[in-house]
Amino acid sequence: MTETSNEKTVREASKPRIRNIAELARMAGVSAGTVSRALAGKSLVNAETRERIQAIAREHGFRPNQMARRLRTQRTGVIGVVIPLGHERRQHISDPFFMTLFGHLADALTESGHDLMLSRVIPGDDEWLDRIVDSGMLDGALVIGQSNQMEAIERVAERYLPMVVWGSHRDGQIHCTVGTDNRLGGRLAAQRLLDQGKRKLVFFGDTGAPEIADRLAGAQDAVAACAGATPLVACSTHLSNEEIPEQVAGHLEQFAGQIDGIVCASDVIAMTTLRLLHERGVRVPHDVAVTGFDDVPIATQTVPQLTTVRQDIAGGARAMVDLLTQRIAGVETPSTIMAPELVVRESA
Amino acid sequence: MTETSNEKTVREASKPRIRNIAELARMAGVSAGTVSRALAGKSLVNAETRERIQAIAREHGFRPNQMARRLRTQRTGVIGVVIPLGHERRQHISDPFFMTLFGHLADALTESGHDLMLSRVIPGDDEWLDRIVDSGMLDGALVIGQSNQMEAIERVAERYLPMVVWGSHRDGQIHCTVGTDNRLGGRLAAQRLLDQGKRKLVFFGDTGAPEIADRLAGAQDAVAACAGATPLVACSTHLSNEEIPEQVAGHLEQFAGQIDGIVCASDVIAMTTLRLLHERGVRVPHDVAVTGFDDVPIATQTVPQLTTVRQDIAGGARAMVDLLTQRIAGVETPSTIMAPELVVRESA
DNA sequence: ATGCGCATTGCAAACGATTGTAGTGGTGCG
DNA sequence: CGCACCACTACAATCGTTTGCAATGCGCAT
Repeated sequence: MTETSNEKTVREASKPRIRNIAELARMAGVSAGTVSRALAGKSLVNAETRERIQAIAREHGFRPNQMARRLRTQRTGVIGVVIPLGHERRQHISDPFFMTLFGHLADALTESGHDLMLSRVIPGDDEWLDRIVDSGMLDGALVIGQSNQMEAIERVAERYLPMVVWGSHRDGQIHCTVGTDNRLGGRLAAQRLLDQGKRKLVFFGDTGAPEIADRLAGAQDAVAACAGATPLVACSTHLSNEEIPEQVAGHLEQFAGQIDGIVCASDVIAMTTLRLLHERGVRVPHDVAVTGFDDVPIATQTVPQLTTVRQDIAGGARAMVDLLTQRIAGVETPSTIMAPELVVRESA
Repeated sequence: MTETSNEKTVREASKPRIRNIAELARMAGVSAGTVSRALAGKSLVNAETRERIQAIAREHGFRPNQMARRLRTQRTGVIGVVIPLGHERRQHISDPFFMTLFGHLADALTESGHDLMLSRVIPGDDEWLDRIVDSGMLDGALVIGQSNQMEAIERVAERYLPMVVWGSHRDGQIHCTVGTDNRLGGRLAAQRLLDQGKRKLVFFGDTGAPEIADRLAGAQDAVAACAGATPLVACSTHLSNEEIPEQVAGHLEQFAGQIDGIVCASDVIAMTTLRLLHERGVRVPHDVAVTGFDDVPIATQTVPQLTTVRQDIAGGARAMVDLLTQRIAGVETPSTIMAPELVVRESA
């Protein structure tokens, strides 16, 4: 105890905290400008003085104030990652897809030397995104998911270049997106079920989000092209963890015995569907086959393992950061659409 | 097309972008100081002028530069959330527990008017945390998990008050933690298995992290206190999504037929264990019972549903933010240890 | 000896807000 | 009528860096 406080005292005495560059400059007997250059490792300053200054800084644990630096240089090195919670307040909090994408974004940004500032917003008015990009804190923004906020995003994109959005690309759209060809993905999923001889399909998902609507459309394409298949019915299923079970249960109740294939809009929905089917004694895929969407890590750990449509999340994250970097440099990049891939496992 | 560009031109002409407070001041015919006060909604400025200034700002979409504001006021409103990836490079990227905690932290911080800056760091040297807290960008730091970085955290805590860590509290420890009584939690899990008549238990988890080590110790306590129970064997199982399946598979191979209960250090490990047992035709919980830890949302969606030890993640997140707020205000808060709770479902 | 170039370093002006203090005009009261 | 007071606003210092430009000193060629 005594030892500890002695140690601390010594430490504090021998290394009084340096408050700013000017103080360090005085200690080193040079001017502030020189210190700044020395700490930045510039070659304009004598190697010997530079060493001396860096040594003092290191010894006292001094690091230049980032706020001042950023104010002066007019760049923050911070990228905002925005998660709009348009229709689902708690949707993304534990949604594996968004979190996986988020993790990869964090990786890619770290690698490119950026800091990541998270904004989870519930769009109240139509200015939520304006507030974020105009905060003067960000070099650029990455928006995860369009939710039902297409207009707000589009309006900001008209005047704010350094922004990239995960989601769907519509014709004539101004904002730059990275995303999967959801329509094709939906088609692949439904086609797999049809190929397995299933003819009475339903779709579980919330078509309020454009991505999901596309997946439904794709599934409908496939079903419509198949002679003998019952028209695809869409069952609204929200993406919140609390609501999925009851909603899916409701759908299963409603269609009990009348369906043999389910296209789920996400792996999470599919996972719950698998469990509820199991509890009802329905065999998967024999009685009812199930497909997911995303191919998140847990898709391999379900019982039975999930057949799903894979999105290249890591690749998408890298693409978003690449495009954003270009846009920060002033280049008006086009959207990127990635090809989905059917991953066949056990559930269909 | 033409229309669009016309619109844009008009827009830009009618609303030339205001660069700073001084410019707005000139437009309003007042001084910069008045504008600052008006925008801050202070009562010192005439209600009418304030209205006028705010109207101009709104019309031009002007928002004061945050960097300058923060430099001047010496507070950033930004809290750093730090995820040290000590032993597992990709551990947390999609780990449901960490992501759930992270989501709740984001909620709590947003609610208290803070921004959230994420740092995922792979501790290379012993200064990684110093760099973050000394960056001059943060009002405080929340560290998610101690990993194997106890010393680095402890050293920073000696001199940096506004930091709260999720993890274990050891006697004499300086840094403030919020966490669950992991030892008790481990005991609860093992006791449940013993109560169900299981006697040959193993533990799956990576005891390199203090939290996990505590869970193991608790489980051992329970087993040791039970006459007729085989001593608990710990099987190292890392927390990375890629490694879990093969490692668990290896353990199951090794102990095939010799065990009747598995204490898993996390729900994710448990989920994989359930699947692999299912694939081997082992009935859960009849042949082998399984417990998880955390009670993340997906624990209710496994087949069979997971019996697990619940941590109050949302409550923990709130506690972390509360404590941090106090520490920012200069109060030296003690650690908080939350009680775990056994949640009985189907797997044990 | 003078002047030139080079390597360093110092000086001071930004960056864009906040805020204590001083100054202005108008009003009320003695 | 004058003075104090009030409500409001302007002024200017300040936060801590970065960076263009000027200044210094030194060596070397003329």
